[in-house]
Amino acid sequence: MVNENSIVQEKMGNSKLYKGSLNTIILKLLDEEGKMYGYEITQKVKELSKGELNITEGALYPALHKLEAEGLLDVEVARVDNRLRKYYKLTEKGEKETVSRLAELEDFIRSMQQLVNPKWSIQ
Amino acid sequence: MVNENSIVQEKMGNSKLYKGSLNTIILKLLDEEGKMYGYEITQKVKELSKGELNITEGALYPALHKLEAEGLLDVEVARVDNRLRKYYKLTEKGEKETVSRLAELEDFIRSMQQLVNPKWSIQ
DNA sequence: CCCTATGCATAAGAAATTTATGTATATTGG
DNA sequence: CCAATATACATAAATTTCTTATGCATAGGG
Repeated sequence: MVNENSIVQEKMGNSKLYKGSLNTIILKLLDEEGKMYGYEITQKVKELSKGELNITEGALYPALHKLEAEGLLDVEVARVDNRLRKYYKLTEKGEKETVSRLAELEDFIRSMQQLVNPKWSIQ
Repeated sequence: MVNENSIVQEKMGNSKLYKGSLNTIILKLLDEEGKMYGYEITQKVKELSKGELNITEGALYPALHKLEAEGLLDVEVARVDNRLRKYYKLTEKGEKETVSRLAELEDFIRSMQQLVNPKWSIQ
């Protein structure tokens, strides 16, 4: 069907998630929260980033499945209000991986700081 | 053929360039240096990042061509020691774009900082 | 009832990069 | 002199990661 509004797009405050950062975000959130389900992660990211980062489901669910397949996450299915939830939590391997991913992110940011030489710096 | 060394891989200090950051790096370096040629960029990035970031030629050259096609870069061919060099520099449009790309990078890093809540913070 | 929110999932396509080549000249060590 | 390495460009195929577009299902509000 045709768009009936003249307001074609309201694609607000968009992500610009640098590719590769999603896994690190997932791992770190699970590290903090203990366990979370997919939808909860999307909401938490939106909230913490003040709407700046928007994780799409098409990116999130495959990422979760992959992390699980790699043995970094465990799943536990629950039914709440007759709706399905899949709670994910870090395995031991996942906890170790989280540490190294965060270190990698920090290295990346430090490197970018060297290259891009901005007004800000990491303390 | 079979690998004759027991030293299978020496894939050192690897890139882990978060996808999407390459263009910003190129633009910022050109902004600082005035003009650079491709090979020079790879060496400069390696040097500034202390070997952390390794720009591959397969990524760099297409990126340069695309930035040129978008009108962000100008090229100037030179011959030095009988070898070809293509010097790139920012157009006016490229200079403006550089500013917004850097702002975007800063936003990203701030968002990651909110999410990943590390020991370090941006000042 | 219909729309939004909650909650999962997958498929097709796009974008950015890696890996693998290819060409050519210059320099250095043995 | 020759082989390996460095300099300097380029492109194609494959891969990774993400967006966009769907699809299914339940709950709640107006």
